[in-house]
Amino acid sequence: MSATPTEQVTAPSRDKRSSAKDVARLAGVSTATVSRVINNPEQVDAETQRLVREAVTKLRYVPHGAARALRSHRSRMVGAVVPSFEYALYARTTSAMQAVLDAEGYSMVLAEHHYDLAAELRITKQLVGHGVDAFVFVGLHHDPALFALLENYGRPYVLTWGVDPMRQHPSIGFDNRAATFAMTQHLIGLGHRRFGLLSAPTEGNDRATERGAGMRAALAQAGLALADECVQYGPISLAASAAMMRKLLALEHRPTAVVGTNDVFAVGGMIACREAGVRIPEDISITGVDNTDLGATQTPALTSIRTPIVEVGRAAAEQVIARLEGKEHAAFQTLPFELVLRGSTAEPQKN
Amino acid sequence: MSATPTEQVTAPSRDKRSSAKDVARLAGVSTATVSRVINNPEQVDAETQRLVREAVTKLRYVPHGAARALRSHRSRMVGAVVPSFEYALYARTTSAMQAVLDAEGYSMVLAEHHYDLAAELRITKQLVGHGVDAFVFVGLHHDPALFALLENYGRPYVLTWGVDPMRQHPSIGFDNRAATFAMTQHLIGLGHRRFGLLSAPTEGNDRATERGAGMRAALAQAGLALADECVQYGPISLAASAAMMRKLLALEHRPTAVVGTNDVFAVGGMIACREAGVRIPEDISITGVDNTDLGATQTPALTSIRTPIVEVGRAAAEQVIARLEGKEHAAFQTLPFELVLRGSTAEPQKN
DNA sequence: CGGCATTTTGTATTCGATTGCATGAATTGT
DNA sequence: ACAATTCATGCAATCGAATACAAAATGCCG
Repeated sequence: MSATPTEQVTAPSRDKRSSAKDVARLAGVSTATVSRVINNPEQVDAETQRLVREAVTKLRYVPHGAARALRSHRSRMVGAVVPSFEYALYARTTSAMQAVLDAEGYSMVLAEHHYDLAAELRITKQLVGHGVDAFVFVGLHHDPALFALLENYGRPYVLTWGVDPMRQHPSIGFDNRAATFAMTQHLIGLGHRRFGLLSAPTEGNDRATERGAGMRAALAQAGLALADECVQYGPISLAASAAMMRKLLALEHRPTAVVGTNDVFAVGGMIACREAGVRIPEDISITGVDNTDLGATQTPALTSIRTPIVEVGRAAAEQVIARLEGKEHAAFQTLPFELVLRGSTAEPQKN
Repeated sequence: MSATPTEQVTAPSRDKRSSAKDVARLAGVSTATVSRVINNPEQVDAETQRLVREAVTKLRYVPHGAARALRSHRSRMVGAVVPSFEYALYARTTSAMQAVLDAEGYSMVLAEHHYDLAAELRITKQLVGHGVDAFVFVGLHHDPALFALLENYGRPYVLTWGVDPMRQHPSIGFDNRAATFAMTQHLIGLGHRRFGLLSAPTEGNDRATERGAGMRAALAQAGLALADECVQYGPISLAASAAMMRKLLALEHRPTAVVGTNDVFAVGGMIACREAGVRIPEDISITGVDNTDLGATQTPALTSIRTPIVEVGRAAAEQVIARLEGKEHAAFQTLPFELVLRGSTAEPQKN
């Protein structure tokens, strides 16, 4: 191939692909037999199978997915609809999902909606149209029309990163509230009395909502409260959470312990402290959730909560596969979390 | 007396979905017109369009993707086949891709192959079977059978994160070799003479190969060489790269500057230094590639190379869409990179 | 060897939307 | 006002594989 001056390309001629008919002709059988060799080999004579398989290999035959999906009403595609790829957490979960799906001969279709429930619905509709068999979503809270759509089209789905307390929707996750509850209790135990919270907007994000609630519950139990000015909401980004932390640092009565609803918020907070010369953990303790590399490699290392990142992905994939194949499977799974105590937390300094 | 045989319980209707026929009936037109309203609205009378659109909304009609793909030979799905979701870099690139694809009404199918070219081929074959229209791959080096497959089935594709010097395969990326060349020159300029390299295995990974080559070229130009014992290969993970760095630290004649082929290697190296009480940058300078948050938030912050993460994804999506739609589009694009100098590099200490 | 059960294979229909071709309606030109 | 053109729409064939049903081949038994 010679490089043309403009170096442009157009689509190559499509569809030299061979069909079941071609295979049938070469093997001297009918297309029905070809189909059976692929889908129900036990119904076909061993010698005939050999002939067909040979033809398949020789012609590099790959069954036409669309035709197959059209006729059989199944596409072997599973959709994963997540808020964002950029947060490492979801990347790792979907990675685990894909491994399971791939091993079972399914493909994964991945899409992100940037924390916009309307976009989530729109994207899911599109995927349903593409014939995606089943879905995995993040979080418990979604547009009611989403569930209507899935019900309407008979598509199994699983919600992840939370377990539906009403037991209405199949779901796999851990107890978000209990996690921050435990973390806050730990901080109270260290002697902290004035707290701050760096959170994602709770609108349409039940993980953030629950995590905030867990913190408030622990404080209430200890007779403490979370002052309004000590709560900052913002998007999941280091820059945003650093800005949020700056506001907390500017308060007259500054918190001595700040909880981030995930590691990104916590690390953003750490950045703001460094810039302001506020020492961690001497002047302020900071905690995150998810126990990501980002937090673990900070100086000091971030105290966080190990969430079942990989386990959730694997379990979600297993559940949808089981349901697609008509097998029984637990619809609700609560997986464990674990506090990971590191250098970003300590007793508050007396002064 | 009619003996009713075993009572047939109608299975929970899996597919209550409405078809073009239902829409046509409700709107009082033919299915052909329904199809035209969706695909070529300019051919249909405005009033008829309104009727059809109304029926579509009322019936919650979503066109059947498989049927559509079967007949029209286009599925409007683009496959992104990446080494791993877990490295933040690919997550961000695919995120940018999906944004463009979504805006143009395409869906993205994402799959990972864990740096295994055979798995890459297998997965791609499966996706071709599912009717995926076009592909985006990472890296220039792939199984020849992959290109044969794509050619055979007439599927446009783009390679990313490198630009094919032979101009054989459409590709979008930056000059990996030039990037580490520039970085190494910078380190030489600071006064470093003994270098270390933390790299991904070069097998099937041309990015790693090129980045190593760029470093060696810069050294050669300055009359320096990279000692064999100063080069460590391993998987992309903090634990692995920390172990690799420990080997470098154990050398009798320890390097004063260590280049990581990406930020994960560099940060892993930083971790090992911290553990060993080796000061950065006083005792050793460390650099990465990709300028991720992970590196930028370390103490000291990592010197790195800003690579066109988002731009590559966007450009790749734009190219495959253009080619699918028969438009002309530049097949080769070299995007710029930029050195980002921070606290992890300094002049070597005289002693 | 006939008869019946079982295995193997083929024939023909079907899935749902797209599209070439044909038809009838509306518009234009002269 | 009528032919020529354009526009809007419907009819019916089609994409490629799966599958119900029918038919043929085989096996087994007494």
